[in-house]
Amino acid sequence: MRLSDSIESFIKTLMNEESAEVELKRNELAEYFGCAPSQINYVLATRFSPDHGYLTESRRGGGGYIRIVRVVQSGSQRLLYLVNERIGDALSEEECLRLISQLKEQKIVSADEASLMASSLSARAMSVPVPDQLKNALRARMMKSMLMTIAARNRS
Amino acid sequence: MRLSDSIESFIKTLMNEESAEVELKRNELAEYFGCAPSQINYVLATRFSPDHGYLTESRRGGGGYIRIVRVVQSGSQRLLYLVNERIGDALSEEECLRLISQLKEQKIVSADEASLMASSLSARAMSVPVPDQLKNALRARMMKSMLMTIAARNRS
DNA sequence: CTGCATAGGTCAAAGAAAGTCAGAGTCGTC
DNA sequence: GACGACTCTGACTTTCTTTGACCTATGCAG
Repeated sequence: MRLSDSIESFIKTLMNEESAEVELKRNELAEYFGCAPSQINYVLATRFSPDHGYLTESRRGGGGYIRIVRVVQSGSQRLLYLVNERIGDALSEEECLRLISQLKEQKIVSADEASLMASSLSARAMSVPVPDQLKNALRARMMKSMLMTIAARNRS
Repeated sequence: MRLSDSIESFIKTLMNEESAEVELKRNELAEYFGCAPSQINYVLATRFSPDHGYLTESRRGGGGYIRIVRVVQSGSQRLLYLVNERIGDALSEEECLRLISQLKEQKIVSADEASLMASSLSARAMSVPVPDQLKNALRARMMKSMLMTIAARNRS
């Protein structure tokens, strides 16, 4: 069995005891598995990425930690996951607006949230000197990031 | 648990018993927590800064003290201040997070909105090949754009 | 006024964790 | 056996915390 696989299932076991959330110490976990601490990062990157339906957050320094949150569920959230798949590497402002208004219509986000999202992606917000191509790449990433956050919250 | 966190919550407990103000002796507090007095300054700097919604004032010498005041501002005042004065041309992710979490604490935005904002500005969302300087310029514009949207809807 | 005791302020350096990345190792496939 | 994809490691970096040595301000006694 692959080390990464062991670490992956270990973490998932920790999580499956209710609560879609774990907090762990990178160094302790590495010690437990007798591997380099950076191995943990590898597992996080390859098995607990947003595309896999997880969000991670961490802190360095004394008392640091890594927190992993499971986001994707069965049911309607699957839809978001699909949307997540559908958004490619770039998204124009128009496409963003269309997506956002769909989300609003489906009552996945409130009207206030929709306008907040739209304003963060607007041309006005993005008026910095970078090529349009890059702006659209940025929009795609921002959308994905926000959708993941919404999915994380709707989990219940 | 981190020492700094303990000291932070200790101070906040002192304050939350009514009165948005607390006066303390640096040396006594340090003694109580068994740490270096300068540790108190560290806590003040990292958890009770103006960005966190606090002002501090102090006096040295005999009978010296440190006073911490929680700043109370109306939502629209706070938003205007942020857009017009606090946020300049650039804003790091850390600064964004700090401001957002303060808006949440002051109930100017909901927890859901706060996480939405944070995710749109996150490093993950911004992982496109542009210099950090530009990313921070973008963050500043995005923040302003979102704050204006919030300000607009709050007028009702 | 001078000097000492009392308090708080500053800053650099050490300590504690986590992050990054290039390169070495493994394994399956052709 | 060569290639490519996936794993794993270690050296180096970055961030956050804690401490200690030294500095500055205030009040009071003589």
